[in-house]
Amino acid sequence: MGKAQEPVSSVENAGGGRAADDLFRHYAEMITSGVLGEGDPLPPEREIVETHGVSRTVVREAVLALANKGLVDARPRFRPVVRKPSFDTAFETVDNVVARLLIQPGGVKNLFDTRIMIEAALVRQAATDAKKDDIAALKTALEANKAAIEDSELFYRTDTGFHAVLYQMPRNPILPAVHKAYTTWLAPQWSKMPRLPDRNRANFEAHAEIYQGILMRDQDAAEAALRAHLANAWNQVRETFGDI
Amino acid sequence: MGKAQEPVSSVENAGGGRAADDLFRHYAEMITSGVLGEGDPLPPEREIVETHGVSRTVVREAVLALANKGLVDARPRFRPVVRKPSFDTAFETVDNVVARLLIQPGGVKNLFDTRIMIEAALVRQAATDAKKDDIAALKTALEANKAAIEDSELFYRTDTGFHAVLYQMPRNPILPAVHKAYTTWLAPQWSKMPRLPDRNRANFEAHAEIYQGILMRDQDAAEAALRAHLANAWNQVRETFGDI
DNA sequence: TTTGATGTTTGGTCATACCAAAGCAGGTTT
DNA sequence: AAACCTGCTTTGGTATGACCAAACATCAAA
Repeated sequence: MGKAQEPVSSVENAGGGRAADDLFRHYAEMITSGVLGEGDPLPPEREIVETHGVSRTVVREAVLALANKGLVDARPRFRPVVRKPSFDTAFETVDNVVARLLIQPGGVKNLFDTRIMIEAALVRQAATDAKKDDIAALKTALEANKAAIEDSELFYRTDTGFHAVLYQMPRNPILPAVHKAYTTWLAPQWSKMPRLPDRNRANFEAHAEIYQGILMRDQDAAEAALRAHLANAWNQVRETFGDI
Repeated sequence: MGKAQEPVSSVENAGGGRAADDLFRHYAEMITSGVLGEGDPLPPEREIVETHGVSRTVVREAVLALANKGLVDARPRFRPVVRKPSFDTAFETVDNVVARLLIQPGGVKNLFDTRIMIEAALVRQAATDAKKDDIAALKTALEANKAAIEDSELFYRTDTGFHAVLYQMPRNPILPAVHKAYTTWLAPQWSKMPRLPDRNRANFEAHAEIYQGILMRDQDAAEAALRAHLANAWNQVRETFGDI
């Protein structure tokens, strides 16, 4: 074959985009439309080269893009497999950008404010909608939290666990993913803070108050307790890091 | 120089990862830490080849990854420039994954439910915190909405505009980005629905009710109006698309 | 000073080659 | 027959080298 440059690609090239982009869109479409389902492997790179009439460079860049966007899972020497879509992976793929946004002035505060807003909404909802099982799960988490007051490491995990229950209650898969994102992105601040049994005890008391509000079906009380709890947490952050 | 395979890279290779990944992390770190600021161009590919002792293949894959993750903006024949980080770009980069999640059963419903939760929280907050300017902005948006009742196309935009004001009021840059994400991802359903002046009028009335609740500093009324409004919107979606 | 021709830079693509590890097939040992 | 080597094949990762087209820089001509 000649040198190059004749647009041999069989993929849509109308957009005038780069060949790699077109190939990316081609497979992204195959995946989104379900032609390629979860767990299905992509064809070998050399096969795509033939079927699409492009160089391996282009194929690799396209596959790379699919992997970077979280559509496929590419491990060395294995065919890339279509990834199970989840909101968790969605948050993972933006980790780098978010990291940049958080180091900016007010970045962490902005994120934390949305957390307050969402958790306030969650506890209000819990106060009206919580089923018996939900209350039980919350109580279990609360008791685990209480038992961990002397062990700051364990307390941190049970603390997270208590809040996690709130995110699970609406049974909306988006919410636990949001919670995971919060804990991941706010961890740098949170984990570096001094943790003492006294602090733990105060936080446990706050959790208990939230639980009580939900148990009593008192939306306003539950929300107030939660806002006080998170506002206090933020103050602790500010004491440790100053204005960020 | 010999054939290949001696790990010449000056970037950290300790992780055992691929050279391209290491290079990606290298520049991602430079960007996140601010060594490379917004608008700064990356070195030419051929220069990176020399400074890091890797092939251009590797360099290209790394740069590709940076572009895919939204860290740099790469246009053909231009040096990639460090992109201004924003929550909007964060949402854009997950567009493909989210598209897959939304076509799944209950996907749109889950997303819409979170929207209800957030907007309910927003109007409650607005009812207590809204400043004079905020109220004015909301009123302006409401009047524009009213004036567009006969023009369904324009009504859709002013409708979105009214809700947008709610997201702007807390002055948290994350929230408008969230709103934009909602409108983008829910647009396929929303834009295909039959739009009639009668429907528009009903929606306007709902907006007016929300506005009134905020104006009267009545959290519960504002929230109730909003929930009724969005629940009604969802019913319209279901009438059009059935169970999705 | 403006305009134009020209060589240079730079990202995009192609082609080829080699490596290392994973998979596979067939034969050997126990 | 089951477990264990052994060597060939597959497949992604990397390295080179080359060429194109558009953007850019430079400098001579008008």
